[in-house]
Order: sequence, then structure tokens, then C-alpha cells
Amino acid sequence: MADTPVSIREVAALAGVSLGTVSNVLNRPEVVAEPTRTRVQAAIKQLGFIRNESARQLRAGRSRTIGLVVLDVANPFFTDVARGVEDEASEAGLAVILCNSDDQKAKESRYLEVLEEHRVQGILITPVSGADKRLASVQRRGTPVVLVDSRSPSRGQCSVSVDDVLGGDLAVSHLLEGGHEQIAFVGGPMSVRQVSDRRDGAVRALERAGRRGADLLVIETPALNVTAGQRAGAALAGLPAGTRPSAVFCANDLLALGVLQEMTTRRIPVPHGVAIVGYDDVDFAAAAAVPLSSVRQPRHQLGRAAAQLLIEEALGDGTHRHRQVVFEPDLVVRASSQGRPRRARRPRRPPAEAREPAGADEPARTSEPARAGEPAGAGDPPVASEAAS
Amino acid sequence: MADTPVSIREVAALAGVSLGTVSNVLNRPEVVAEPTRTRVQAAIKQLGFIRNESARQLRAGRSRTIGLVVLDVANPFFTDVARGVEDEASEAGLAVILCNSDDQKAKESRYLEVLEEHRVQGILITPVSGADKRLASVQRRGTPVVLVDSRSPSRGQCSVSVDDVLGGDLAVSHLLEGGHEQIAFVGGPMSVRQVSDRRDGAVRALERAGRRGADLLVIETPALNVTAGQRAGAALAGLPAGTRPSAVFCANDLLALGVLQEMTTRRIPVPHGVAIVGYDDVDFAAAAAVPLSSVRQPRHQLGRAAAQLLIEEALGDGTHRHRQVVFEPDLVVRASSQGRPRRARRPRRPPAEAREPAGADEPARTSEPARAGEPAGAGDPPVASEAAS
DNA sequence: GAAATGTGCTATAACGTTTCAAAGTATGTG
DNA sequence: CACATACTTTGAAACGTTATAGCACATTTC
Repeated sequence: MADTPVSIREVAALAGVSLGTVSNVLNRPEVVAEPTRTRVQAAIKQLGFIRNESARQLRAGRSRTIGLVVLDVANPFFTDVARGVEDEASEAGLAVILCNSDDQKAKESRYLEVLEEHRVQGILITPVSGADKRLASVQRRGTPVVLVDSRSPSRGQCSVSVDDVLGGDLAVSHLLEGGHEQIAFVGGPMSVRQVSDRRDGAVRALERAGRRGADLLVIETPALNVTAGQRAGAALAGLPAGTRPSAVFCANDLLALGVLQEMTTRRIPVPHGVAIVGYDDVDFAAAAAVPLSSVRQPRHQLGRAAAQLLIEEALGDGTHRHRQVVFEPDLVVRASSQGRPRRARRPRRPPAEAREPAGADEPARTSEPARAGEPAGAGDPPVASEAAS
Repeated sequence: MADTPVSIREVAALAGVSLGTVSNVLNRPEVVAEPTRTRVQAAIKQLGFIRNESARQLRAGRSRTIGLVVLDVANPFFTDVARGVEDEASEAGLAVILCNSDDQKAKESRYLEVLEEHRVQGILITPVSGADKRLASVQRRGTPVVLVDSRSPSRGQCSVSVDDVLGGDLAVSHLLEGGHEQIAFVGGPMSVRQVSDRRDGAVRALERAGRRGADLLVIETPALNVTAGQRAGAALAGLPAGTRPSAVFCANDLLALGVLQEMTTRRIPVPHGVAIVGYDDVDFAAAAAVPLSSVRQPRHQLGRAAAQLLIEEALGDGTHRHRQVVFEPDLVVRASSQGRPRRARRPRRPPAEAREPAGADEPARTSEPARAGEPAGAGDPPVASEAAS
């Protein structure tokens, strides 16, 4: 109702100064004399003046904003990344426009257009399908782009990602250390890079332990959800007792929860009948019927690092070089993979069929202490990085 | 590198027309003659011209954007709401700026400022603490505000919310129908409106069934997480067998999962030893060790409705009246509350101590079919609404 | 053949800021 | 007293777009 879009002009009139002075009060208060400054500030308050960001941006040529395009806002992976991005951006005085491509090329393309029209400082994106021409043209027109959770093939841009091969290696090495000999990998479709990388890591761990990679029993699933996990669990349970693996590494936690649920249903105790390791360390991993061991990705740091790279490229002094930053995941060990398999050499626990209390006790060994663990702030994260173009 | 911010002016020069014509091609292509239009479009393409949104907005006075301020982007409740908002907004050609107040007044206030500076069409917000002066001043300056998941006390604005009292009522009515006599409520702190409303609903259901509200055993928790649920579960389990409730209604699913985990640990079978109903129907509710009955909120619709109200207010013909829209939650019945209590009149199942397979079978009765179930689109949702100022 | 009616385009004035050279006004120096 | 040296403040010119009034020309109408 009281729609009075008050501008800097009216403030100037009320305070009895020129436009330029009001602008100075707003942007460089130290250059204007004390009495004038207070007078202007009073006028601003009295009129309820609010800067017009569009006008500022128009003048400046660029907005004070960065764009973040993710595949799915509802996915905790991306919400954590988004928070990391936001933290870093707000320290630099930038706002974040969060866009949801929903894994659709068309939506992604539309959002890229919107972001370019807004003259964002740069774009952080997990592309729907690899780096493509659309992104290249955005870059060519002068908007920096950083790839998130997807390695840059062309080296024409920065990227941040997590070493999924290492993640698979960590999980399976842990199971091997626990005395497991027959290990299964559950995950799919293999066309998803993350899935095949994790499997490759599992194979690598086996081979390093002097085993043949082909020993890994691979159960490929059509999707990465609980139902697919249950089916895979049923398939595993159906194997003759002698050949059934004593441990399962799942490509994500939903699958792992499905497997766990199926084992519980069939009265196969976890971890002593079957040990399970998941991937992602979702919130509920720790709250599962048997707390779930899982590989954790430094999601928040991933977001921070991506934003850092982007800001360096956009606001830096032109000395920026594109970098590929690769983070290392952590293994979080919980009850679902503790202890030795039932047929192991040194059974330290009574061979009772009953599952024992899935106590609230915390992981016996976490790889956390081995890392700095983000102590009080933004210190450079432990990463492997390589420079390029 | 090739940083050539190409403007409408250069397009005009290349096409040999005036600025105005290029603008017309962009905004009202039908008014410009065919040959000219194609010539201009070719020039646009050749130069890789991208509209400058800031300049458009400056001219238009308002941006084509709405703001959404939530308490926590990582909370699935808000991500679903956000998707609903986004769907509705993009149909109206508006972009959404998603802001995360992190439950902090200061961040909230900062974001409101940013949104006002951007001259958004309107703001959707779940305020950190009720409706306040800050919001009122935003409205006074001409930016419409709609409250999300929080009823407007003043009626000076629109609001959308879900009837938490009804939710509590549904849950406890279901348990009463199942033959449960002693029912506990687990939740807290009571200062959170949602929590106390749900408890009030539980009391209402009891009283309607001819029982005294005071019969409800209330266990107040310090937080709404799994750990608090485990503690509450332990407290319940510690009660003498005669007085221990046969059913628990939890104020959210995290608590319910905690209680469930504690019961499992103590070998108290769910649902026959203790039935459990949660609230929110989070993704993992269906995937819990015993699939969890839960009260589901129409989150996506909540977002859509909020955006609808805002758009009506911002873009409408001035006939807008503020409305308070209240949605009704659904009860989703799963295994955790199926069947009758162990000491019930007609035990239909063997009184075996062992928990039976938490089969993958779906809920025997869901309240879903009773509702339209969102068939193919945006039809007006089933709501109770009341008009005001 | 003049007047009326279109059609297609152009020139120009905003929109609200920031920036920057230049103009004022004190204050101190020779 | 003239003059340099700060320190403040001003005025005008952008930034890229859209809206509007009006111009030039072609077509129809009397």
C-alpha cells in the first residue's frame, strides 16, 4: 500500500546534500565529514531507504552473486556442499543463487541462461553429463565455471571432486583387515562414474592384498536405493552357505540399509554373519538398526574449496591457474563391520546366533583422528591437487 | 579472456537497426517485420548476446524473483517445500532465491535486507521466532510476505501451515483403534509450537475416546534427535511391566527411530511389545529395521500453496485478501504400529517373543487413498482456509 | 489529389546507482 | 596577502534496458 520506492535522490534532498555524498556515505563513509554523515544516515533511516541492487549491479557490470547448479537439492550430499559454498561466499560478501537441474539437460541449460543474464561472478556446477559445449560457451563469454564432484577432462576449468577409487579401497581394505576373505560389491548402474570408481577401488584393495580382482563378487543393481539393496541382500542370502561372502561393500548407504534390512529379516546377524560397509555416511547411517560403517566424503569442504577456486578466478589478480582438486574420503567404522567373521581364525565372541546389543558405543577406530578434522576454521584442507592450463 | 560484454547496442549496429528494434525483437517479436526480425536474431546469435537482467530490473522497478527464507536447507522438510515453491514460481516465470537463516535472527535479518535490495516480488519465510517487527517493516515498504509453516497471528499477511494438532490426533486415534490403552508421548522441548500442538492433538484424541487427557504419559525430551529418542526409549523400558505403555507417539521420526533402536536393543518386540508412531515420514521411515508408521505432511503442496498466495498478492489485480491456509496431514501406517498389543483382547498372532520378519509388505491401511493423492498436477489442494484483512 | 489510416522503425528519456574530475572551503606557510 | 595543501562536496556522465512519442512511408478512402 505505502508503496514509495524511495531512492538515493530523496535521501539527498532531505539531508540537503548531493547524490554523490549519499553514495559516499553508503560506500565509503570515511571520506565524508562526521556531521554530514550523521545527517545523511538519519535521512536514510527516516525514509526507510533500501539500496537498489539492480542499479548497483548495472553500474558495476557484474552482480555480487555466484550461481550453484546441483542435480538435486533434496540430496544431502548437495545440501552440505551448498552450505560450504555459502559459508565461503558470504565471507567474500557474495550471495549464492541455488539452482536445481533435477538431472535434466533442459533445466540445466535454462538455469545457465538465467545465471548469465544475472551476470553472476561465476558458476559452480555438477553437470548433468560431463563437461560440455554449453559450459564452454559460458566460459568463453567470460563467466568462470568450476566443476563440482566431477573431474574436468579438458583442464580448461577448475574442478573439485572426491577420490571414489580411494573410498572403495578404504572400505575393502578395512574388511580385509577384519579377516574377511569373500567380499561382495553391491552397486549400480556401472555407467555412473562414482559407482564404477568405487568398485575399481575395491578391486585395487584386493589386488594389493595379493588377491585377484576377479575374486570380488559384483552384484550390479539397477538403482541406488533401499529396494535395490533388499533385492541384492536376498540374492546374497540365497547363495549356498559355503560360498556366501562374509562381507559386503555397498556403493551407497541406501543400498547398505536395504542389505542390512534383508539380513535382519532373514536372521543373518550383522556383522558376524555378514559385515556391511556403506558409502556417504548419511545421517541415518549411525541410527540404523546396526549402526552402519560408511565412507564419508568431506562434503562441506568440497563446497568451500569449489567456492574458493571460483572466487580466486573471478576476483583474483589475473594470475589464476586452473586446478583440479581431489579430496580424500574418510572411513567411519561402526558396529556393522566390527569384529571378525564367524568362521575367522580367532573368534573372540561367543558364536551365539543372537545379535548382540548394538550399543551406543562409538566407533572403535575412525580414520578421523588421522586428519585435522577442521579445527576452528578455514585452514587449507588436506587435498591432493595438480595444476594445469 | 574474451571478455566482451556485448550489449543491445552492438547487436543493433551489426543488424543495422536501432536499439528500440532490438528490444522489440526480444520482447514483442510480433511487432517487428519478418526480415528485420531474422536479421536481428542472426546478429544476436553471432555476437552471443545475453540480456542484462540488472538493466531490465532497474527499468522495470522490480525483479522477476521471489525470496524463500528457510531455517535449514539440509532439512528434508524445507527442501521439499522449496521444490514446491520452485515449481509454482517457474510456472509464473519467476526465479527463486533460496536463503538459509540457520535459525539465527541475525542471518535472517541480513537475508531480508538482501532480498529487499534485490527488489524481489515477495518473500516466503519461516521466521526464526514468530512474526515480528522486522517482517512488518518489510511489508510496509511494499514487499509482500507469506509465512510458511507458521500461522499468522496478526492476519496482516498470508500464511500456510499444517495442522499439527490434527496430526497428533490422527496418530493417537490410530493407536487407540489398535486397542492400545496406555499411550506415551515423546517429544520436546515443548516451547516448539509444533511439538506442543502434536501433544495437544494426542490429548484431544484421548478425550474424544472418553479417556482423560492426563492419562497420556508425556516424556519431554531436550531435543528432537535420535539420541534423545534412545534416552526416552530407555526410560520407557525401565518402567515396571504393568505400567509400561503399549504404544508410543513420537513428535518426530528421529525420536521414533531412537526409541525403536532402544527397544530392539532390549529385545522388546515392535510393534507387539511396543507400537511406535513417528512424525514427518522421512525417507528412512519406510526403511527402518521395522518400517515406521508416521504422520506425513504435504510438504510439496505447502510450498506450492505458499508461492501461489504470494504470486497472487504480488502480481494480482489488487483484489487480494490475506488468507490463512491450513493443510491436513496424513497418517501412513506401517509395520511399527500394526496389530494389537500383546495383552489385547483378541490376540491374533502367536505370543512368540521373537520379532517376526519385518516383511517388505506395504501398509495394510494408509490414509492416502482417502485423499486425492496429487493426481497429475496442480489442482487445488484439499485445505481449510479462512479469509481475513 | 488531399486526407485518413496503417505499418515499421527511430530517437530519446527514463530507471537508481557509482565514479571521477573539478569546484569549494578551510588551514597553514612564506 | 598570495599561495600551496589538505579536506569536503558537487555535478555530470555513464551502465543496458524498456517505453513512448513521433517520423517516414505506403496504402486506402473520399
